[in-house]
Amino acid sequence: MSVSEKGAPMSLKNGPRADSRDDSMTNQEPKPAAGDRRLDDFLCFAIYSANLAYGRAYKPGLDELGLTYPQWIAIVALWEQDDQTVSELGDKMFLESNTLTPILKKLEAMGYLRRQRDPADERQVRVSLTDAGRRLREKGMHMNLVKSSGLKPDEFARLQKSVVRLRDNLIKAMEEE
Amino acid sequence: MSVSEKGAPMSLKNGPRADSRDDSMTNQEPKPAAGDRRLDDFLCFAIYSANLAYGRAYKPGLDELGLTYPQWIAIVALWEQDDQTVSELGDKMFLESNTLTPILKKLEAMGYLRRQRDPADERQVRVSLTDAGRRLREKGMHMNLVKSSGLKPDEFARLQKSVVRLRDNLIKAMEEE
DNA sequence: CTAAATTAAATCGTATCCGATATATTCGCG
DNA sequence: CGCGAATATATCGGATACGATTTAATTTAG
Repeated sequence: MSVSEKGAPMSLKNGPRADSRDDSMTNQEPKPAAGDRRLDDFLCFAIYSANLAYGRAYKPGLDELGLTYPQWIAIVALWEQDDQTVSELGDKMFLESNTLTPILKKLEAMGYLRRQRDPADERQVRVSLTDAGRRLREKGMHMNLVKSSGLKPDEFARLQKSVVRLRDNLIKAMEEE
Repeated sequence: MSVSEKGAPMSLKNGPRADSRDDSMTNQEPKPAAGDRRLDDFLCFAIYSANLAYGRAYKPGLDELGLTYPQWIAIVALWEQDDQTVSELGDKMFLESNTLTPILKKLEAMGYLRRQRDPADERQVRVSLTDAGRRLREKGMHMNLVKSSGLKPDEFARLQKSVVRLRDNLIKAMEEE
């Protein structure tokens, strides 16, 4: 079985004219010599395209909530811990203020959170959910936002951990220049 | 060991004030009842943040090539098979013409590819690499674009396949409404 | 104690993504 | 043949990401 599953849909609409040539080499890093690998053999592309797919799978549910994906993540992160600074929230969401500030301003305009300078350190802005924000989180909690991943619980859990490990390793490698 | 690895860096700069509360429930789907899960327990968020991390890890190498990530993917996809239509390329990249067209126009302006209407069907635009585009692909091939994932080949390969399966399942589930 | 360095947000410009729509070409059916 | 439906790109507006810069507040050095 090649990397791209037998009859799996590979695209938005039509399967990609499956020209599966057999290759046992499925990973990129363990063998850095050859560069002529297929797109699906790049882990980075698998992640990239899975992210696109997740975004599309979530869209209908998020539309019901009237939120975008990053907006929803921000609500969830604030539900976990309220009254965070922009930086703290950014640490959890892997975003910085240049991206986060506009998102938070929009959520504030929607009435789901409050932004206020910390009196103890006026450089910081503390963000906290409003009652409406908490109600929204509750609503999303009881909705089934996700389509089925189709993976068995076992594989699902392993995948979850591996992706987190991958992410953290990439970031650690970057921090070490 | 909790989902978020022991000392793993969880953010761009500082670890997120690790408040790891112990939870054995690491996956989202197998138990759709409870909605009060932590951000790291969402597979969608793991993918989302891993994608951000990959983008940052690739940035330095791609800067050397003078390309963005989607631009690079397009070059790789055309290297695999030249003279594709915009739709075919979109099938492989999981993008549609609204996103792809501007990217292709830019690459054309850079001199890395040609875009021309198919004489047999003027609706279609066929895209093919120029010599400069092929040279660029060769250059990227010999560069080490990726930092280390830090995963063992075994886990790396499994992860690769699982992510592809996840992506294809999500898309298939959407196609079935 | 104050000027320089540091830090936290915000702003700005560029490049994706994506839904909705527009335009052009081809197909299908009477 | 002819015209409405379907198809392939392209365009446009809104919402992220992100590097670079700016502004304001705090900390640190001398």
